[in-house]
Amino acid sequence: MARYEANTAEPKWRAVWDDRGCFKAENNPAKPKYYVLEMFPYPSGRIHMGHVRNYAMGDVVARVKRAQGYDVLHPMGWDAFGMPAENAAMERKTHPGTWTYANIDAMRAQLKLMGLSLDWDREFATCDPEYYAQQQAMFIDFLDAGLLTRKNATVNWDPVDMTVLANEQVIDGKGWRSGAVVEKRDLTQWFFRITDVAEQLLSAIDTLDGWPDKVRTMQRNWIGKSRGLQMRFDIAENTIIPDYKELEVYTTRPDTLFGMGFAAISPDHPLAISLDDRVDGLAAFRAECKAIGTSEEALEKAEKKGFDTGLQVRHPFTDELFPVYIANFILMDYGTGAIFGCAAHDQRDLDFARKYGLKVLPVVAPGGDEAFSVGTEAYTGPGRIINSDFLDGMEIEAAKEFVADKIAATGKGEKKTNYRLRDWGISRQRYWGCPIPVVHCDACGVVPEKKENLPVKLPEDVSFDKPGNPLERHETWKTTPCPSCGKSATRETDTMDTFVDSSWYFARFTAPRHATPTDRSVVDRWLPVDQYIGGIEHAILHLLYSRFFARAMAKTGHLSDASVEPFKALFTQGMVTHETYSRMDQGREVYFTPEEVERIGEGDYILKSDGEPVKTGAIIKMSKSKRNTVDPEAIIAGYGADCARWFMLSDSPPDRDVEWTEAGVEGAARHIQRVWRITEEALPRIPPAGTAMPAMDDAAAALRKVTHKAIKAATADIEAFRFNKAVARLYELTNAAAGFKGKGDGADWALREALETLAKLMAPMTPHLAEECWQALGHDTILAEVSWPVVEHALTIDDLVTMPIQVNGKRRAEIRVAADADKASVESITLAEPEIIKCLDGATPKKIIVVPGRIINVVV
RNA sequence: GCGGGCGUAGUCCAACGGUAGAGACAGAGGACUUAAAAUCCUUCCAGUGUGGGUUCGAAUCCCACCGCCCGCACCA
Repeated sequence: MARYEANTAEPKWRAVWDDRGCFKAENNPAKPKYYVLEMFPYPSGRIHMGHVRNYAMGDVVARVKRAQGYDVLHPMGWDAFGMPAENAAMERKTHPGTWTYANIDAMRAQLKLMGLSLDWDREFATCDPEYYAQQQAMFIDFLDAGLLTRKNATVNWDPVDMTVLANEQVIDGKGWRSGAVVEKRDLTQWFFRITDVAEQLLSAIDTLDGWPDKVRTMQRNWIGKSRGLQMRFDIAENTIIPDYKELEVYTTRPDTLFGMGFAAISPDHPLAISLDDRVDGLAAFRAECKAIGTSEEALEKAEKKGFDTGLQVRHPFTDELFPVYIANFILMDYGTGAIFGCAAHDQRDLDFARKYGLKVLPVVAPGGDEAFSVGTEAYTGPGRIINSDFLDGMEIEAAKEFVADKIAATGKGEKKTNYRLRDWGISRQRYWGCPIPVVHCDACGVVPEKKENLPVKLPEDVSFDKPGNPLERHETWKTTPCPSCGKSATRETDTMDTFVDSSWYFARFTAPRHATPTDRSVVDRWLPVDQYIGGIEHAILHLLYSRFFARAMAKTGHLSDASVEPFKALFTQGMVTHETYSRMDQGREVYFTPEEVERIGEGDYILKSDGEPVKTGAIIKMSKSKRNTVDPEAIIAGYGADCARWFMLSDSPPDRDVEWTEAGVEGAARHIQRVWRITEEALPRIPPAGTAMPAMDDAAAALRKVTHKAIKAATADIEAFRFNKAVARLYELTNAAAGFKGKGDGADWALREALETLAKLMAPMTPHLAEECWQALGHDTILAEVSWPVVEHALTIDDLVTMPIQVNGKRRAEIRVAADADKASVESITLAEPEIIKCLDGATPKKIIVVPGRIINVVV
């Protein structure tokens, strides 16, 4: 009996699939289309277990859909621009492109080992000039369509690396690479006008019923819509300074206007800036706010601090005067950067008012109780208005409307909807990104490059020996004729945020070599992506940007309006975790890789090199720093790709974290051998492939039932992304086939059916093994081209069922009855049951509940 | 602070409001073997985080609390 040798079988079948072009999207209108996509990887150089899990899941979906008769598009590419390539270039004195393409080659080879059913013909990298040329063309279209704007923005500036940093790259106020204290700088940047479609992006979330609620909620919160009143307070005459007669604030609680205790403005508010020279100590206070502004710890401590400007504002209804503070908790980039403070009904305002001895007047009370007062906790619950003149007794919502209308009538304000979402700044002072295709001309201003001159290619002759953007010091590249007047002008040296690259790649896959960004004759058929799979970490930015991009592409004619939601269904998979091994060494935690340690007993490990014990630690996401990673290539070499795929899909539900364990992999490997062994052992007895079904005895019929129940259940589980349960069904079918004792009529036929079904059902998960079994079973077809098994529904329904009988909810007996027995006959059988007669002890049941096929409950 | 998720056997996990166990891992015993590995057979173990409520019936629904995890976070 030969073992199943993954190392020889796997390459063999991959070559067969390749030769036959099994996984090329046909673009065949006679078949329904199905577009399944996994988030494309960044070419870091090696695939990790997270990739294996992600792509194993996508491949299951792709293979099942293909077997079900869909025309499947399942492509792969590379999210290839970004900072790591530049960092590598600096460290290794090479070109970012050299490093990136070498990584792509390495990772492609690794991915191919997995046996994924990908259409490799469509592969591209976002750093291919062919790709970014189309992105530049779209940039120009977006510019023409008013989807882009250029404006000043405050950015995080690393003075050592001389570049803008994303917020995530600022750690405790310092640059993540240089460690330099990050400065705020005002730069002119390009922005996608995503806020213009904030409302559309928000309201369409309701239509995304194939998305996880969690992600939908996160996107709603990120867009952060709020309705309120934008209003202007008069500044008291004696405190007026030039240019500021009014203070404009934004509030979502106009109903609390009579509870006002003060006004406050952001340290970055223009009024605050203009007061710098007029008020002693103000400039120092503003500087202090700025200094703590970036540190996360400081934000968490969140001590309210304020500075009295000496200005006062007049209440629009009572004429009472209130002080204007500069307060460190007011953000300049939300609303107007100014508020009126109502201490009793906002915790921050209350903290502030208590600290500076400002007025605290409750104006909303539960039930309208006039005696209601507020201590150290602001009241934000429901109630009626008190202490508020003409609003007294009103409900909150009515009072909001009333005040807003009244203020609007005086011309001192208007209702306004605000969003937390900001325009998407895409300018990066980096080399390894898509050049922004515009030219700065002294005479003509900012001019887009002519489309026939695209792509604006990145120059090859650059060096990274100096900090900053090499494009900026590349004079021959920078200097170019103005597309408008032809005079010498300067190229924009900023490149685009890499999130731009990943915001439309899914569309490009439908026609990856087309001369325009999309080919409408095919993109309209393939989009939206039917199933998108990736990590939850992209729940907000990538997915929101892609939704924006699809709308922008529709507006500029690159997509149909039907594709503005590019991802019909989304699945976010959990992480791959592993135990950690460490030891304290000179007061420092030193971590060891799983290969460096050896298990010597229940949960006990020693370091192989010195035989001394190590501490086993938390089970956490695989990471380089904790050294708890397992290399997929090594696993594939040792156990085979099918084993890695199978294990990644078993046990844990796909959206939860899965722990990689040696024991688990070995269990998976055992199962693969077992499937092979029972298939091979059955070969001498089973009839040839395609033999007509003979008569069945009971044992054979029972096996057929197991087989068809497995088809039904596994198919449903896979379609619902319950891969762990689908795996359990296949174990069940395997156990039934392995333990099959039937020898009589139809037994051999039923066994063949079970084994063929097992191969077909396992094919999406362990495709190589399945092909090997299929071939051994005497088929000359390729399983990847064979259709999905069909359920005989009659076989999934049992004639007789076991029903438990409860008396007052406690299980007392069980009976076997026909599955379709009517309630009356079930009741009479129940009452005739000796155990039940004993339980009832002569009492008459009040009620008998019969749930057909399920349970009987006798209530006394 | 706000929002969301999860607590079931030693472990990972199943269970349309209806017999708590599908499946796997680990453990124990046995068969085969000179022995081991592999394989096969058998088998142990929980009443569902805690406390209430709804119901004929709750792991499941509701409320409160505890624990763990993940987002967002001074958004007026």
